[in-house]
Amino acid sequence: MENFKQTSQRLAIIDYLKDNKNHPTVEEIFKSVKDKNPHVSLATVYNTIDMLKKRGIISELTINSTKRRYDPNPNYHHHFICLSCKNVFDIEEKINITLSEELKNSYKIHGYEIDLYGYCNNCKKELSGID
Amino acid sequence: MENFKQTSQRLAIIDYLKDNKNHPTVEEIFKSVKDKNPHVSLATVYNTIDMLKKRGIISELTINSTKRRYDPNPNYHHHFICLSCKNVFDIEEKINITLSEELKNSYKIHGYEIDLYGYCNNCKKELSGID
DNA sequence: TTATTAATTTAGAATAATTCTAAAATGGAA
DNA sequence: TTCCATTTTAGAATTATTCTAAATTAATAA
Ligand SMILES: [Mn+2]
Ligand SMILES: [Mn+2]
Ligand SMILES: [Zn+2]
Ligand SMILES: [Zn+2]
Repeated sequence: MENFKQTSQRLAIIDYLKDNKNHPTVEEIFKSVKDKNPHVSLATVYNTIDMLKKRGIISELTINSTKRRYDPNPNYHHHFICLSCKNVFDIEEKINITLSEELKNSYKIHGYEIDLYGYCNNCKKELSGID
Repeated sequence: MENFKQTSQRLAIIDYLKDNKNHPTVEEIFKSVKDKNPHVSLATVYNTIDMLKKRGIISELTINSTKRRYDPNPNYHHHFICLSCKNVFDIEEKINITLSEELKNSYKIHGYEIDLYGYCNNCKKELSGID
């Protein structure tokens, strides 16, 4: 895979994704990008996502079962999903896990992904009634 | 939610799911159940899955982004996904994780799910060429 | 510059998983 | 048995995603 052509559509999509911490869906990417640059089609969003995925520039999350979410954060990280607002937060901090010898013998383990569930700071406040 | 009607279709689906460790897709459930009991429609598989899900008897996995997989294992557990054969294995063993104080302060964490990735025993062998 | 061309964009069609609908069937209470 | 709320069902509808093939264009070379 060589260098890619710099089209205005691609630059707009890449610009939207840059530093984006929202783990957006294709629909969200399309809406937002089209807003600034109406010369972007849904097909191009799909194509560009595909290209970025293949190059390892973004990764695909399967947290949501109806729509795929995309993650442009290049660092290895885990996620926290708020059970109330459903937002997905990056956990960049390293989380150590302890695996038994038996487990390490049964499988050749290359890596792991952790999803934490609970309530984010905002929803925590709402629940308690305190602000 | 009260007791449910015992129909032959439901019993067949529940029977197939009982102790099933394969995390089957709807398609897999439908094929297998229809085989023994042709009086089962795809719609009923969807309906029954829905009912079992609402009752907490099965849970939905989002490991695969194209098809949902279902898990009748009632114990809290994690998963190992083989990068080669794509099979999903239950890890019933407790995995401890270490979270920083800062993290515990930022979020009200209720639980976590870990997906381990690597090669299962079978695929490990194939890769090494030894059998 | 301008010409060339392979890569990209695009609208719309195709596909595939899931949900919906509304009519027919039936488990289980009375 | 009768009754009826619940369930089943086929097929239609919906939704996300992929495919197609024609039109456009970025990048390269003349
Ligand atoms: Mn992330
Ligand atoms: Mn499982
Ligand atoms: Zn929240
Ligand atoms: Zn394997």
